[in-house]
Amino acid sequence: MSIETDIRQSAFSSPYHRVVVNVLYSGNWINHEQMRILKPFGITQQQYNVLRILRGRSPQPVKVNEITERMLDKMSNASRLVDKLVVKKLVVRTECPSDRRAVDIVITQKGLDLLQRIDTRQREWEAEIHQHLTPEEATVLSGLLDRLRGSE
Amino acid sequence: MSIETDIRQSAFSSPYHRVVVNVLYSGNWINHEQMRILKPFGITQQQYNVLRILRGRSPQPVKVNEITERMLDKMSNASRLVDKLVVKKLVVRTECPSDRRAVDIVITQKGLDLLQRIDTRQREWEAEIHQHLTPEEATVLSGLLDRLRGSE
DNA sequence: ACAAATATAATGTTATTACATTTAATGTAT
DNA sequence: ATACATTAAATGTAATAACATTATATTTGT
Repeated sequence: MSIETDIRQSAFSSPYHRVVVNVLYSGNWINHEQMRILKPFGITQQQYNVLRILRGRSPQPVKVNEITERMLDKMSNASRLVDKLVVKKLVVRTECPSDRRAVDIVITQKGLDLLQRIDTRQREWEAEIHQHLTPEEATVLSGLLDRLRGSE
Repeated sequence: MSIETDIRQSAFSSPYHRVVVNVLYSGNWINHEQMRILKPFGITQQQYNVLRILRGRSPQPVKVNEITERMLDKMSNASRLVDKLVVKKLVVRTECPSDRRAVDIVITQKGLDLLQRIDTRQREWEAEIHQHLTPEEATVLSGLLDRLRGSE
């Protein structure tokens, strides 16, 4: 369905208005798809995002404030997200030896295993997108999104 | 900043992975921009979205379930959003005469006035996007987003 | 006509978000 | 050295979102 059909809007005032609504709508769409995929694994998108950041550095630790900086949604409370992950034993939290204010977070083997299982499912979902867009189109789309936001 | 710089990710595993993250990130970006714009006017994005739907039909009423169907985020609780708008006297709620289950919502003059003031501010913000994308690029971007979601 | 199914909106509940404040540690200037 | 500013993380909070349930009205099948 085109965006017009989805939200039953017959027309937009300009291509700019249409694209702004479409980016919002498409972001929500991916959000919901991701929630649907992650739900059976018992973690939220934000928690998943944190785990991926930690895996990228594993087995090195990442500090809470660096997690915040790298989150898609910077407003998320990384401290409380880490709480949830610690309870699930997907990460461990240790005081940083060189700076006692800071806290080092490391993903556990259990966390890595979980991510690997999710990866499989994610790739299946991504494969559906392959049927809709060529790699070149995906690249063009990313580039236009960067430009929309004022990237160079 | 490109998406890589923004979230400090040096590389993505594929153009598809990159575009999925980028749509999420760009959706969040617009969300925050919209919040920033709407905050001085004392309404949230979801409330703004409801008001716009109501204006599109004004002075005809719109039923609560039709509002839900046309929201960008279908999970929002239209009933409670309308509550907030009623308190602010931006809409009125009247029982539908032909179906006593349903409720007719109409935007008030105060609501229309508020939207008009917001429109001015929105156009200023949209004008910044004009500097980043041509109308043709905006159209291509919208079309690619529709295709990403599997639209025809 | 009447019971069951469906439709519509409102409400209850729990978790999360957005934002402000607090606590504690480190850095810096005098 | 010591006061002041800054940084890092945690915590408090009010509002909102996600989802389930309820209450009431209408439609449908027999």
